[in-house]
Amino acid sequence: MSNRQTQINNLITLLRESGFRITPQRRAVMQILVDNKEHLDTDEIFNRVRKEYPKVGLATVYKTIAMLKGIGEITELKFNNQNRRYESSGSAPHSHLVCTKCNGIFDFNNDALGNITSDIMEETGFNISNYRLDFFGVCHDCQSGKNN
Amino acid sequence: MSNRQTQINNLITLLRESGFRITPQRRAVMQILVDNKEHLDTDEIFNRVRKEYPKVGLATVYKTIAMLKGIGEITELKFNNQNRRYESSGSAPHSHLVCTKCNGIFDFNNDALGNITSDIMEETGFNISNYRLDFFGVCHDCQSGKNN
DNA sequence: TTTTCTGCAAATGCTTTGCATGGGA
DNA sequence: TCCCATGCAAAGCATTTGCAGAAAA
Repeated sequence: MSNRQTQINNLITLLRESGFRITPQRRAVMQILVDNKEHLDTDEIFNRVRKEYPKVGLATVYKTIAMLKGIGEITELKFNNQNRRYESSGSAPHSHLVCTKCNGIFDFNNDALGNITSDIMEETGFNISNYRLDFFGVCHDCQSGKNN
Repeated sequence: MSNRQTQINNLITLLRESGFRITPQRRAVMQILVDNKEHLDTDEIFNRVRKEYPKVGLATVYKTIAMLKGIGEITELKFNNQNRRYESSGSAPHSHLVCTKCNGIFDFNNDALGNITSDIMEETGFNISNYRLDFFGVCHDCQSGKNN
């Protein structure tokens, strides 16, 4: 079974266990979030679900996103002047490279913060459970003028 | 002259040079942002300005914030389900410790990301100009139940 | 005097809510 | 069958905009 299928099945099991019902709309939203690593925003998710279910309501998409966020299966990202974006929480710890010209968002896998985190916990008494690290700058394509 | 006064005067000079006029409302907003290291949100800024100028309009506060953001003098912060907060950009590079119980935000000075940043630039071709690092967890007081 | 800024109110845009109908289990 | 979920429309809320009068320069 493909990894993609496994992820969806795990999600469905989790939803059932949490007392949520499995509907085609919810399946579609989950499928889209698992398949796409592009940090989609609500509108993009809505439009993709609508291709499959033209009658779906925007509110349903919002409610599904809220549910997935509530059980911790997706993470919400908000960058300046952009709509909220979502990524599935399952992926490895990573930071984001945000291009201030084209608004592109690129993942960068790194584990360099492990030591820093424990240092800060010791120093401050703060009990850190996760972090978010975003770098802002200009991506390679925008530097070379490809996106103009 | 106090550092506080110096900061304000520098800001005023910068505003004049940029072709902006100096009004009492703008002075008040700048004063509040310079004096407070607490990451105030728009409503808190508005209420504090109103103590001094009861007739000030919310739109004026928004416009002043937009202007200061535009010239890079303040940085906008947005955390989950909270309104936008602002801090003056002049302060040293630091990360934020965000308490998920009391919503408190604490600054933590660190420069540990310098090397990581240049590594990423080399590796990805991304030209990084700044970053944002937030840690989420439970602060000391909330762990010990002080805030319950 | 000229031009920008202010303050009010209206508009905007994303998100949430209420509720009657539909559909999982 | 029993509830929960859906989809529509209305409401909510932070933020932005338009504009006439006020105030910097």
